[in-house]
Amino acid sequence: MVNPSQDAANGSAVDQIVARIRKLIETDGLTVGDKLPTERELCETFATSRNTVREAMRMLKAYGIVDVRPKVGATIVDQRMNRAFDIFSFNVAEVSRKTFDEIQGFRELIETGAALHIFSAATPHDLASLRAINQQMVQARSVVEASQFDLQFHTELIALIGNKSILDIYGIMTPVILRIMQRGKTRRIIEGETFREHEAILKAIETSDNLAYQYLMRTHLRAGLATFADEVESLDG
Amino acid sequence: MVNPSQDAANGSAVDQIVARIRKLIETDGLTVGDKLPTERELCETFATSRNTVREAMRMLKAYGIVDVRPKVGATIVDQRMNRAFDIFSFNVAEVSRKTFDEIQGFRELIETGAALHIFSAATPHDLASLRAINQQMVQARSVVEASQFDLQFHTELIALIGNKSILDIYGIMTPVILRIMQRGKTRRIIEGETFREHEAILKAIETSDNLAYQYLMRTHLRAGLATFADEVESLDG
DNA sequence: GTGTACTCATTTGTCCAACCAACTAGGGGT
DNA sequence: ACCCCTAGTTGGTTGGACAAATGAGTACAC
Repeated sequence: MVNPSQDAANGSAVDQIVARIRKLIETDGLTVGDKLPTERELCETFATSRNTVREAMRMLKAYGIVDVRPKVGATIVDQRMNRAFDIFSFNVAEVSRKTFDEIQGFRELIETGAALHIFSAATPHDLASLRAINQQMVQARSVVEASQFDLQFHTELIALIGNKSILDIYGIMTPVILRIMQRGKTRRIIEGETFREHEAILKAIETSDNLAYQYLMRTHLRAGLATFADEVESLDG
Repeated sequence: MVNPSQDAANGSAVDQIVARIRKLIETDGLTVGDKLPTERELCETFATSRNTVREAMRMLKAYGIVDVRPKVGATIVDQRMNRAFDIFSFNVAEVSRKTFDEIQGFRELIETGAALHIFSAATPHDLASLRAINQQMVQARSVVEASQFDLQFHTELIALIGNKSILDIYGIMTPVILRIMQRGKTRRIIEGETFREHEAILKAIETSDNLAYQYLMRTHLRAGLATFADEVESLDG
């Protein structure tokens, strides 16, 4: 289910066409900006009906692989990031407690575990930049705005690891993380707790104090968790 | 482009149907596990053709909102997380040194950072299972087979964390990790190094020896890295 | 020669009708 | 009461049709 290759093995004609179009893109060396054959040409090439091809194109479109414009055709793009982004912001009116725990658990592993990487990578300039973001957060007028700076703080911290894969994953999770932040952090941000915690974390980085950093970061992330739990309970009661 | 609501404003009939189905789910209070009306019913409800409904269903399927089973119907699910990560598993053709570093760096953060979670979650049964996998690995005939057991060992370790998102991410990375393993670990597995390292890690888990666990796991992962580097150099030279 | 307006083939979007294969439920026979 | 079989339902696929908008080529006016 997780592995897309299973889709091909699925035997569903549409999934097979999706796979064959992907292979076509690969073998023909098509890249971003190139145009795909027309739907009718694809029908002929793959000996299938146009509806099947169209459903396959819908999949590729949903995946952000192609951008199809009416009366013009399909061009290859790479909007996968945006699409993954879309999917998360799709219908998440409710962030389940389970989702919250998973995301925060993941963040805790990454952000506390990355201590040594961050210590060795952080320059004075980086620290100044992080402090500036922290300042902007506390000066933000709305919770939404403040949450964005909060997330930016953590994202730039992660960027210091220098691992693009991890940064990508953070990018995907952005909508959910933002929602989580906006939900429970109203009072914390206003009262300056988040600001002070960020400052303490920065100080730990400056002094390369691993123990302090890990403790502060963990506490920081779990503080949000506690607030979230309160919110949920207050909604329940 | 990023905002899904634009799809609805797009005017495309399919996108409108997608939006209306989402609204239907919301107003009817449908949740995960519930069944959607049949395609033909949706045609009638929305006064549209079946192809349009089907293309809309393809979108919802691609987004991980519904799971459609032939001859049965569409049930509501929430696999958005999986789907979002799926999208990135599209082009994993080449494993560059950079990709390798990033993946292994990610694994190091997760697998060493998860020590305490693993200690508290691991039961004797889990440990026995892991030992069995390790045995199967060393008895495997081919490198491919051995790599699969090697990955299974690590995956089951990660499963002990109890964080489905992380497990999903591992699922996505599976092809790349396997490629990495198959590439550089031939001699290591045959010589039993990997087996012994796994055993040592299990012993550290049994005794809840955090320091030993983290050291052994880090060394284990970086050993693979060194082998990979050798392979690359030998290919270059 | 140049620029404009027009025509027309092309392409995607949508719809319709039909058939297939598999699953489900219910009836009929034992 | 149990089993088998049949008919209806459902998603999967096909082929064909028309509408609307685009873009390219052409004819015409100046």
